[in-house]
Amino acid sequence: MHSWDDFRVFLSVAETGSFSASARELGVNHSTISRRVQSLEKRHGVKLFERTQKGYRLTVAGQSILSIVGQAKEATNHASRLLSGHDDRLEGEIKLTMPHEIFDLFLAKPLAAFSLSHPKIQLNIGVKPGLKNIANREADLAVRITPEPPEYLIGKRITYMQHALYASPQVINGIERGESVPLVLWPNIHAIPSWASDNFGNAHIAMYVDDLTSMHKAVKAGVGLARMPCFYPDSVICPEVVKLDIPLPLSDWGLWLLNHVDLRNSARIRACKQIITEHMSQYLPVFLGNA
Amino acid sequence: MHSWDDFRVFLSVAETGSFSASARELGVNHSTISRRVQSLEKRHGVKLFERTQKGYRLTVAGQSILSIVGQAKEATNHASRLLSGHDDRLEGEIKLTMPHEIFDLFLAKPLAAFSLSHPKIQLNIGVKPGLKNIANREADLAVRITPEPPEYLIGKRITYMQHALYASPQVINGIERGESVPLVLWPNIHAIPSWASDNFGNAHIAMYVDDLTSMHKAVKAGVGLARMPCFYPDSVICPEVVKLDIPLPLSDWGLWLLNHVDLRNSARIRACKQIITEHMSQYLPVFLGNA
DNA sequence: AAAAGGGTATGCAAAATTGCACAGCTGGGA
DNA sequence: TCCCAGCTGTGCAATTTTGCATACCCTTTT
Repeated sequence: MHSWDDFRVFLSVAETGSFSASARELGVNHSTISRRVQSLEKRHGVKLFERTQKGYRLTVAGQSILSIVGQAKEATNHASRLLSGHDDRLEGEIKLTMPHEIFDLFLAKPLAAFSLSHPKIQLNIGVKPGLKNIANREADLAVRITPEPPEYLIGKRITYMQHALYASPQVINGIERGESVPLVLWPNIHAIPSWASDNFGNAHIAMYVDDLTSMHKAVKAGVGLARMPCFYPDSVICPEVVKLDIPLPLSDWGLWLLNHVDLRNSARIRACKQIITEHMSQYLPVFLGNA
Repeated sequence: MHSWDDFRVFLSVAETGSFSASARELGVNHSTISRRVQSLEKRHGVKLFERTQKGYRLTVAGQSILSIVGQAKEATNHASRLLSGHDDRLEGEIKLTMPHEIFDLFLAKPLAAFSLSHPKIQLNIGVKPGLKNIANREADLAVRITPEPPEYLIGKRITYMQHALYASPQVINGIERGESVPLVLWPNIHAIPSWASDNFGNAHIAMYVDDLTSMHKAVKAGVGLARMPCFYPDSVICPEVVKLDIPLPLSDWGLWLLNHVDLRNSARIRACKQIITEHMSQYLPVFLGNA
């Protein structure tokens, strides 16, 4: 009776590249994976993986079914989402993902209260970068900072986001003395951005940072000037990070609350969405830079 | 770890209409089915089936995933066939289906010999009417009497088939005396066929039969005249069934040996195909009416 | 009206699957 | 070179799943 699940194991091994990693992904012991693959191979009289120096590699037979089994995974994921979308109990797990700044500043408290008032709901919050795949149900609900969400997700823009320029008093002094402006940027921006060249005669890139909190810390430490969404520096009281009085155009990026279409009717997810919407709406001025 | 297989159980119940029938289809006890469905329902917080007077009926949630899970079934079936197609062992099961006349007259002996010489191959022969679904692997190999096989099957036409008219001596006497010709036909033929109206002035339908052996028995019993493929009456020595000396055009129906494309490289199936081809080729004159 | 034949749910024992512990292997780094 | 970390395969014990037996329900038939 394991015929479909054996394919699931196969796919997991193929995707992760090792029995052990697959075992972690599926939440079972690695010996189970080993035996399931053996059984699948034995039943069909075919080797699926070849052992190489680094993990496993697919044989021809394995390759021939990889995409097919991927379709099966799509289908079962879809079915699973559809079923969960009909769940009208305030029970079960909710997987949330959001930038950790949003959680720390705005949602930690209300979500704690939500958790207390719904003891049968288990919140599972992921704030690590690597985007959760909502289609795979790695997350049920996502708060994201993005210009436009992917079209298979539904949800709403909680607010647009105002950006501003921030620097430490020392850096501002330097700028006023006409020194070249040291910039703190997000990675992979290789040219001087227009918000810098339009407002300053001279600027150079001092540092790249890939995290908002760390960018704030860098500015606070005096590394240089950065363009940040207002909500973070304006919420974290900190005399070393000063907002410059240079208005920037409103960004088309926004704060979105997203979930998969299939899950829209799930009671627990609607409840959680409402809490998030409710509490975030208090902070609209912060996001629009009017705090 | 039962997530994919639970969907398999769901689909089987939905298709068969009852837990018990599903249990028979999947080869497990019905209590297993009951518990699997319960677990799927509980895990997603949704009822999938509603009890009615006759078996189960799908709920809205159940309907919403039915076709999706069907896609998963397609995919896993496909994968399973592809894997079996790579099997180069002369071991395992071969599911054969063919009209019982073909088995009884021509293939019982050679297949028995094949079975003896390959003790690790288990032959599973289905001669019951209801067509086996090769896509679902209800059959690996099929001998069929058909004008043109479905395009997802590969195989070859072993031979065309000559038909002729047969009747008992008494019926022939009656015809010669100018009596109306009693016809024995396949079901759902409501008009007098041209092979009758072209050759006889007067004919009427005496009986419908849906099986070749039974049609032969009916002719033997003197019910009337029938058009049959020559191979059967010409192989079964029987003085009460006489072939009329009226030539009919060669039918475009033929005897086909078919299998699914995905299985074309399976060693055991190739071996079995060869035996069948080899032995059937001895009987070409019988099929062409020249015995 | 009762019995028979079809279905499902559940306690309990049997069987199958799983996890654990250990052994053996390989590659990378001190 | 040796050690360490991480991986896989396997015997054995523990857990989970299954089958069996039974109870029960409903419909149809006698």
